[in-house]
Amino acid sequence: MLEKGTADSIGRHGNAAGPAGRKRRTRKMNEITSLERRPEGGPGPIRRTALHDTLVSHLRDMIIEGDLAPGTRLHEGQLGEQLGVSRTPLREAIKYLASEGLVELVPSRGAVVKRFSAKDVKDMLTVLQALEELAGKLACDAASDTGIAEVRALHDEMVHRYRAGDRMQYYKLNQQIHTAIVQLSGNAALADMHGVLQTRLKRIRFIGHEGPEKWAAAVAEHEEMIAALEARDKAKLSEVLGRHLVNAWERVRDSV
Amino acid sequence: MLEKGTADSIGRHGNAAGPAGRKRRTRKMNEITSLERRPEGGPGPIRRTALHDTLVSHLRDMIIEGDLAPGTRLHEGQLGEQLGVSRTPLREAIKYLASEGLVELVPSRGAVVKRFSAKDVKDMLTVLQALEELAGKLACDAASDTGIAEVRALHDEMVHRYRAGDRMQYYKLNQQIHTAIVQLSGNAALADMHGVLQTRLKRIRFIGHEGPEKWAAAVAEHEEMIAALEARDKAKLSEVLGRHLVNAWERVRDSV
DNA sequence: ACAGAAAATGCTGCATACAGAATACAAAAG
DNA sequence: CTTTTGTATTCTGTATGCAGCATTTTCTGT
Repeated sequence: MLEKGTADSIGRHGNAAGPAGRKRRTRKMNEITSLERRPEGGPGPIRRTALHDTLVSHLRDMIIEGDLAPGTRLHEGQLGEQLGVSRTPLREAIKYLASEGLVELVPSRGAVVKRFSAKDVKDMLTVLQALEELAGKLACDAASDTGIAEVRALHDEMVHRYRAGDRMQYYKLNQQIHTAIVQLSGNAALADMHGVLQTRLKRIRFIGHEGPEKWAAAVAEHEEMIAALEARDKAKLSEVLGRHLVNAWERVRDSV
Repeated sequence: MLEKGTADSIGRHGNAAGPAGRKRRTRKMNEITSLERRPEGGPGPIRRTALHDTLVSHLRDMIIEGDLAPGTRLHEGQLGEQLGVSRTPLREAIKYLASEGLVELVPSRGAVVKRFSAKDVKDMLTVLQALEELAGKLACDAASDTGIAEVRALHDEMVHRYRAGDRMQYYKLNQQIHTAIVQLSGNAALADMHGVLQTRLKRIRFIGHEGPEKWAAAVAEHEEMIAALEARDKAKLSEVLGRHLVNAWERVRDSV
């Protein structure tokens, strides 16, 4: 990007002509203020993330973290300027998020951040419960020992954060563990559906800060979970995951 | 706009002069060949469907019905011309479908229709099974009598089509019934997830034409389903729905 | 002073223009 | 004849321009 703008301005557009000339683009071009095109973290060919992906996850984060509150209208011009991109890719990202269920498209008046009622949340948790119960059963059969060990590692780390009282890291590891267990099932469709719901719920969980007792209970449930997984005890794991989510509702119900 | 193109061509691009000049736009503008902006069928204010929605469902259909085979690259220019829309809304629709999982975005080279392996299909059916079992349980509690009656009506109609040997209508009613039962559960998130999977599987089912015996078996299962629903027998309905999908795999496994 | 109409404003929706990446093609070297 | 490298073409990615719809503001008549 860097010099592109310059190169651009040099030899182009006999057009010109623009009476008074078109105001020279003060544009920040691909400045992508806070948007990094991160250089791939995992295996595979080093390929820069496309702007689309970057925008999508950035907007997602803004919604989850409350920068864009439910009901907020996504103003294309303003938001685009703020992020340093033009309306076109921004609109594409918004459409993507709409399909994901995070925003709602209103004809002739753009997109608004979707607002979830308490019932919506409860319903999502109900489905999430069914999915995780299934994942638990499948994972006990399909998971590799190393896969299980990795989840155990995440769990230990999480407990560590819990003892340290680091809510944010705890929260993130918590999500990672659930996601990891679903991954262990080896069922891509299941992982997809789980991911969508997990994302929609992230905002809620992000807010809901349960008290010490409830928090402790959640950690205890996680202990059971890991134990059941290591024992490859289908019934037990499924049961604990289910119970965990029933309790999750208790923990967040006041937040919504 | 009409003449804008002309105005455009006049004073621009010393550039080039493109020898032979750019071929004059034969564009059909908003002709929207086969794409109707239909004037709303149901209740509520008469509001024309946005082009976005139209494009999305049109593309979906093209994929489901095989006009766009798995692995096919979605050529923006060509496809846009074919449909009579410019690339911008088309790209937005494609992004939407990508989020829905019907197409895959490949950086710098556009979108291709996603190809599902046999395992993918089996995995999807596994999840679908879990979701429908849940839906069955919920529906027995939540459904209204009229709601159940409507499903019964669909079912009777379907049996009618079955006897007439009308596969296409049978297929459509079949899908509608499953969707309707999920709706009866009153759980929007569940309906969402179910819808996504149902859509992804539509292409497969569209192809899979089982023989007479299997077809008969499927109808028999539907009979059981409706009976269980009318009796509001949670366990039974859930069980039948689950069995129905296990068998569904048998019916389509050779098609994938 | 107030209701309603008309004009003005702002924003979305769609189209088009431009630049860079990927691929296909062709010529040259081995 | 095969491989390689340079070049042309094609297509995607992004920006910009234009028109219509929504909404708000300002007039005008009672």
